[in-house]
Amino acid sequence: MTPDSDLDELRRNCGYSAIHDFHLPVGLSVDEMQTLNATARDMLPLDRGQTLFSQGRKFGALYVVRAGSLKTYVEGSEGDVQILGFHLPGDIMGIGGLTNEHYPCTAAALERSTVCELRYAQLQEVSASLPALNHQLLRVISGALVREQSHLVLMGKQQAQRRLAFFVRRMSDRYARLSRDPLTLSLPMSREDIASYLGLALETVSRLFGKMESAGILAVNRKSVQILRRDRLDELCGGDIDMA
Amino acid sequence: MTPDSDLDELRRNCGYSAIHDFHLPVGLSVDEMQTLNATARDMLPLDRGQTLFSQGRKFGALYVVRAGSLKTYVEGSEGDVQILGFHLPGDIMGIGGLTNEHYPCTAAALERSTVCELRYAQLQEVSASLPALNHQLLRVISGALVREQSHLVLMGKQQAQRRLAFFVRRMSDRYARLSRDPLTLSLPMSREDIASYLGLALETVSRLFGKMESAGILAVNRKSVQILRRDRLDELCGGDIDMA
DNA sequence: GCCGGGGTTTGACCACGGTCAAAACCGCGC
DNA sequence: GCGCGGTTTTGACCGTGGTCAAACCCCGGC
Repeated sequence: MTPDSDLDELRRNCGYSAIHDFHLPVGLSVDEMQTLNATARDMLPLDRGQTLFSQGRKFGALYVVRAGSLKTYVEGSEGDVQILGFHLPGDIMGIGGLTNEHYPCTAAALERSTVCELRYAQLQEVSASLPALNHQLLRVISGALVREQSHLVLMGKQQAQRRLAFFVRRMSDRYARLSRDPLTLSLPMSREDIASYLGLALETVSRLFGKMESAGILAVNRKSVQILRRDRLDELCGGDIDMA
Repeated sequence: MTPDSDLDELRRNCGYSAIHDFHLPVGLSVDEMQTLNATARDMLPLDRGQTLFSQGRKFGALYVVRAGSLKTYVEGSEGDVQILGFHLPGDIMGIGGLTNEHYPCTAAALERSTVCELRYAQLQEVSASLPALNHQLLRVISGALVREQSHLVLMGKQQAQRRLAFFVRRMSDRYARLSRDPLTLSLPMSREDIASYLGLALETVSRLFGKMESAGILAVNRKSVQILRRDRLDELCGGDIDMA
């Protein structure tokens, strides 16, 4: 087996994906990668609406999105829902469960999706012998924290319109990093999900999409959103609060 | 030197404080503690208003509050400020800087305070030989993330009054964990800070304090807040969203 | 094709909380 | 003590965005 075929093998592999999909950009040798792969497990695809883990359940593993997309949310005692985030390929999920051994939120698929599972017990063993991995894990979690804070700024005192503009822009940026066309978004979540995520009413989201469409900034058709004037979108976002 | 005197020495020491003040509750031997202490450095007290680190500056260390209190915030390009959090003794600060080598926010003292510094480079060395420490670090950061998300739920679609009630209750709980009287709060931050933290106008915060006072729930006098009816405070918070 | 239902859009109305302004309060220095 | 400046409180008004409700649209099933 040549080193090249080793690499090919890794590329098809979930552990490699977890590391490589730009969220754990760490210099590990092929050997180390193979060790890590032992901890990763591909999972069956999830259908739309299926949950990956749910609020309160015992923590056991982290998950990396491989294809499709998911949402995470918490449910209040009166059935009220707050969307915490949307997760695209390469995103890591379940980090919140580390603290107290229980997942603090639920993760559900927005469309048919596949994820891979990194059992934490195994991850811990492996990382004991891979100091670089440990550092990268810290960096990833810290990054999630910073993104959360940045979202908090948005929810603080920003106008509804600006919130939506930021949302679209951030999705566009994430598309870019996935080498997808950053001007042609397909948003698999409902208006209600978007509204909850942004702290707005779903009608407001709908109205604002309409407004941005008549302004010639977007072309909106249900789940599909085209960005026609990126410059004017940036204007709407205004002086950036964005640090993530 | 007896083991006891070792422990006493540690107790006076900053590294010990960092670990022990209930945020890194890890089973480390006395030896290991001493190793860790080498990385911790006490710092000069900060005066009210002084900054510990500021947004955009190069990341170098984590900090643990020893006495007093601080706030963290981000500043937008137009001078608008968003408070991210308030930090009491035992709290760890600067985690956000791990991701991209720069602090994403500013930390400033709300009153005369002391902190200790954990230089990250040294912390990394030490943790390479202390796997338990590594795990605890992850747990601490994960905890910060969960708290951030919980705050996000509050900012999502909760009534102004409920936000303030939650704020007071959470402060009370933190007091309890510090073995302070949880019914007698002294809030060193300004109304404006509280308002920004909760996504409200400072007038609204003032009005709501007044309202809760006439309702007989609180006794408010500038920075000092007495909780008279904890039960009714909990009522205001309603079905708990709180998971942190 | 037709019907049914969930998601989405649009409209009319209204309330919560924001904004602007002034007064009151408090601490602090002289 | 007195007066000043910053913070907090209180008041009056108003606007953004939430709520309620109806129409609409698109997709799937029969």
